[in-house]
Formats: sequence, structure tokens, C-alpha cells
Amino acid sequence: MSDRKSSESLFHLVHALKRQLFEQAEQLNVNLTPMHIRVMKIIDRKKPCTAIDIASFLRRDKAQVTRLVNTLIEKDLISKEPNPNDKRSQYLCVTETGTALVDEIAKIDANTMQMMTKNLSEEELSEFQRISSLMSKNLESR
Amino acid sequence: MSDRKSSESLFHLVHALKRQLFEQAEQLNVNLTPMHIRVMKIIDRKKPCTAIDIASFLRRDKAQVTRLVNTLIEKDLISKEPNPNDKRSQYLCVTETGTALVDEIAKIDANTMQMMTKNLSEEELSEFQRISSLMSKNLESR
DNA sequence: TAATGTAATTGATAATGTCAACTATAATTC
DNA sequence: GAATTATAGTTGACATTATCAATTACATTA
Repeated sequence: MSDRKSSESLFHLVHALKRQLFEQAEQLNVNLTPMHIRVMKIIDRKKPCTAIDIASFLRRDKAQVTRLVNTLIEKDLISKEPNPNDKRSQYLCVTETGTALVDEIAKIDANTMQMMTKNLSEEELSEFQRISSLMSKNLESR
Repeated sequence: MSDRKSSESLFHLVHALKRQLFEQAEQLNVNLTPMHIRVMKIIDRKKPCTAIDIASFLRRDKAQVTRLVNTLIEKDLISKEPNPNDKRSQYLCVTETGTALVDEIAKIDANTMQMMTKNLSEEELSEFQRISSLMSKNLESR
């Protein structure tokens, strides 16, 4: 029972969180998926940022990142700039339009986080944070 | 920053957990996906269990459940029995073959949970559990 | 310089998730 | 009791997310 609860309640939490973010994202009226939005946030925060950076942060295949990045470029939310250190790679940069979107996203995120954590103290949150990152490390160190 | 960490670290944790369960599931040498395995566990624990029960527990579309259930039936892991209370619906029951698989799954789950929580105390675990279910409720009560 | 490694792209395909339409049965209401 | 409405499950279509293998172009190492 206890180990079932451990994983199932986690799955439920993340499922609910994704749903919430997805619904909020729909209100943005850009036609972007949750993964596109995550990628926008990553590019915005990590400067400079390459496709590989995104793939390794998300632990996803490069192929997926390439496709996500392509639609963001089509929508003029980000652009590719030459990477002076490596001609194989490019820096991904948020455009002006993209910056406006990132701001919207930040508001949505703040709303969702506030909703999710409304009756929790700072201590509880940081404890939760600490334990979940410990668990991640445990699973990833192989 | 802090709200980014809140959701991203959760996403990472669940991603790592899914990966781990997926890899372990591969060792079972039945050709089942992680979702099939979750469904097997649900049917095994909730008796009697209908397709709707699964859909509502997983918060998934009935269509997806129908398909998951169909492959489990094809593989003779579960069977459909008439539901005496409702002719529209059927009870899903784990077969003998299925029971053997559920036992294997339990071992795998136990391994994964042990790996994930190896350096955590009972108190930390139950605190984590408590906080994550609070967060779920917060998100789902709309 | 040759061999090996890495960044990114493309094609193929699997797994997951959602919506809408439909059938059959159940529950409610008039 | 018949008509309406709701529910359980199925099917088709399709979007999203994910992975693998092969390839090109450039970088690094031997």
C-alpha cells in the first residue's frame, strides 16, 4: 500500500499540475503546447542557451528539442544566433514577441503555484523541494 | 526562481520515476507499457473494478482505458465478467497469468521505491506524502 | 592528418492523451 | 409507462510527447 501511494500520489500531483498549466496556457491564445512553454522558459532563463542545453535540462531526446525549437522559431518567439565558439551549434534567443509571452507565462505560473501551495508554509515547501530533489538524485544516479 | 524550481523539480522527479519504472518493466518481458502496468495494479487492488473506475482513478479519458484494457485482455492478463448491477458495464478481473505478473510488478515497484527513498526517513516520506496530496487537492478543487 | 566525438536535423514509429460520435442500457421525469 | 436525460463503453480521428537510428557538419584528440 505505502509504495503504491508513493508513486501514484506523485503521478496524480504532476498530472493535476500539468492539466492546470495546460488550461492556463490555452488562455494565452498562442497555439503552444506545454512543452513549448517549458522550452520558452528555459531559453529565457539560461543565456546563452543551445539546443543541447535544453535537451539535457529536460532529459529529452535532441530530436524532440529540434522540433519544439522549430515551431517556436516559426512563431517568431525565438531566433537562432551564431554561436561564436562552435559552428555546429547556435544560440537560441527570445525575441521581443517572445519576451512578452514569457511575461504572460510567468504570471500564469505564479497563479498556479499560488493555487497549488496556498495552505502550505515556507518550511513545508522547502522541505518538499528538498525531498523531491533528493529522490530525483537517487533515481538518476545509476 | 522559486516557483520555477517548484514545478520543474517535480517534473524531473516524475520523469525519472517513470523512466525507472519503464526500464524495470522492460525486464518483465511481457510487451507492456507503463500505463498497462498501472492499470493491472489498479484492477488487482480494487475489486470489483470497472473501466470507469480506472478512468476516474487515473483521471484519463474512457477511450484510452478501453484500449489499455483491450490489450490486457488479448494478453490474457485480465478478463471481463458481467456486472450484475449494470448490463452496460463489466467487471475487470485479473486472470491467473495476470496475478503472476502483478506479483512481479510488486517486486519491481518495491525495488524502485527503495531506490528512490533510500536515504529518507519514515517521517520525511510521510511528510512528503502529506504535502503532495495537499497540493493535488489544491489543484483539483476548482 | 586520421579517427573519434559532438550539435543538430530528419524520418520513422511508439506511447500517451483528448475529442466527438455512437450504441446500449439505466435513471429520471412527465 | 413513455419520453427524456444520463451513463458505460467503444470506435475513429488526431495531437502531443517521446525515442531510436541515420546523417551532415563541424570539433577534438590521437
